[in-house]
Amino acid sequence: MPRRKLRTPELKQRLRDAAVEVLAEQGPGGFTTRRIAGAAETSTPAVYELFGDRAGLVREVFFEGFGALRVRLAATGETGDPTADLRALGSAYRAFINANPQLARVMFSRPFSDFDPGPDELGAGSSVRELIVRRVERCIEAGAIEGDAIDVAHGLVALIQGLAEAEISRRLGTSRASVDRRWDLAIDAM
Amino acid sequence: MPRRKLRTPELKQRLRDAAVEVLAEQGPGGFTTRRIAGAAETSTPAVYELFGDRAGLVREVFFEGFGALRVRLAATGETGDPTADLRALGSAYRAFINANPQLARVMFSRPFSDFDPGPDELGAGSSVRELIVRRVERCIEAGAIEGDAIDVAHGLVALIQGLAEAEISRRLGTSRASVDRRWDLAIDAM
DNA sequence: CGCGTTTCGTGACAACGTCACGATATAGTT
DNA sequence: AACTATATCGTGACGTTGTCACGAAACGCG
Repeated sequence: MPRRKLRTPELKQRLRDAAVEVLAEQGPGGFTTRRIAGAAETSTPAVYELFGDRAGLVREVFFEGFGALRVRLAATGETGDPTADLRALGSAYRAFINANPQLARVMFSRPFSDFDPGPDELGAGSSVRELIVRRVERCIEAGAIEGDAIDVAHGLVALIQGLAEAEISRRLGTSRASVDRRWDLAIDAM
Repeated sequence: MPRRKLRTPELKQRLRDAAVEVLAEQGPGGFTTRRIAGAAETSTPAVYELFGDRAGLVREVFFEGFGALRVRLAATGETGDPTADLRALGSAYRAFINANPQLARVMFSRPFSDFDPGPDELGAGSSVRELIVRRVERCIEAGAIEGDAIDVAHGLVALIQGLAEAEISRRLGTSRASVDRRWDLAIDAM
């Protein structure tokens, strides 16, 4: 007897997509429930039924981002040269952050004061790091690196993260050449 | 003939201090013009006369933060051991970020969608980096490090930045011991 | 005591997150 | 075919934010 339900998982996905799109185009400032609901051709209460509150929507974008990053990193296959593979991972990481700067901000900074990733959300990041740990392990086995793989991966991720953040903020240099050089130098040093 | 002016540089400083305090205590979410004006015992229009808009106030906090950081770093004097001095700089940097996490977020992330540090604001960061560059140069002269001092400093700052960001987000590990170990390992590797 | 000028803060406006509640659509019943 | 019952929808409201126009207030001088 009721009317047909419109707030389905499909609408939820449409809202997710709209949220990612609005974020990429307008930045965190344009990330409003009204605008996103409008972009998905629905009303704001639908957002609240499907995601709880705005932070819930940000949370989904957060996970969406880590999913995409994991896919990109996994796409850099493994060759016979573990060191080159590890370096390729770093390049892919850098490329992802530069291609999706706003998304990266949601993942690694906290542009929204209401969404604060807690212990549950950290799992999203560690799934990505596991991928890196595996590549580091291969380098250790090949004798190219020494130390604990997890510790090394942490350091490497932190370095990449810091470099990427600096690059986005145009803090790493003005010319493309010097930015590239600093990336290479830092990664090599590590 | 007019009434006495209250919106003086003194009030401006009081607002700056109030802003820093409110930020530290309530985070970016509590950083509202009303609250800050109230904490400085004035009205919101005073904020707009003295700072233009909220972003202007954030901007001041941003500079305040870099000033404080520079003071802390300079406080670690130079001894006869350039390498130890450089390491001390890293420790001080880390300590500052941990002691003022919200302030650090304003300086290095972008928790406020309205304030986006442009070319002018980058000078604040480079004054801090110059201090680091000098220490790196001393290490190079002592033969402990090789390469271009500015490039090395950039890499070092990026690494420290990434580690600090990860530590604040509790991404670097759960126990104090492993966080410390990862800091030391990463810095040593560099 | 009043006047002119400068300065102040109250109150308004638009936009935001959020949700109560009346409007709407549908299947079954008569 | 009309009606009812009910699950579902979106309009409109509330409190809060950044921002600023404009009337109220304070002061030195006549």
